[in-house]
Amino acid sequence: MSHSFFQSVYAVVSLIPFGRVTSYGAIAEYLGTRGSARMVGWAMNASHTEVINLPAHRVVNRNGLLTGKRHFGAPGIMEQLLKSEGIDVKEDQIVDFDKHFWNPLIELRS
DNA sequence: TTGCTGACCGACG
DNA sequence: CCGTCGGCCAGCA
Repeated sequence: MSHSFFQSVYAVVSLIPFGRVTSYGAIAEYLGTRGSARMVGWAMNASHTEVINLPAHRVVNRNGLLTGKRHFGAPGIMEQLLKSEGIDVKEDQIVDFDKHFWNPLIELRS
């Protein structure tokens, strides 16, 4: 059984639009737990046990670096998924990261 | 219970 | 640009 925090993380991740990306820290800050970005990463790590299919490839670190690529089975899968959405990746780094960045604090404000 | 570890982040030198 | 440190907190040995 997952903690409520985990479900909240999954909810936000599932709302990331096609072709957009966000960061672990941005999600943590949106959930009111600024500084707990590592818990977001932990939630993603546990997400493979979840039934729901999450666009986990749309979550990267604050620099647009594909730090979670190792958890997609084979290295290169995450990059491939992003490129299939029109996001260019070079050296594990998203090109024009700021142009694709999706900030839940702004996009999900009620 | 203690002490790491980690798909992170910001600050500091 | 680089390494390091403190904060964060859920698992695990």
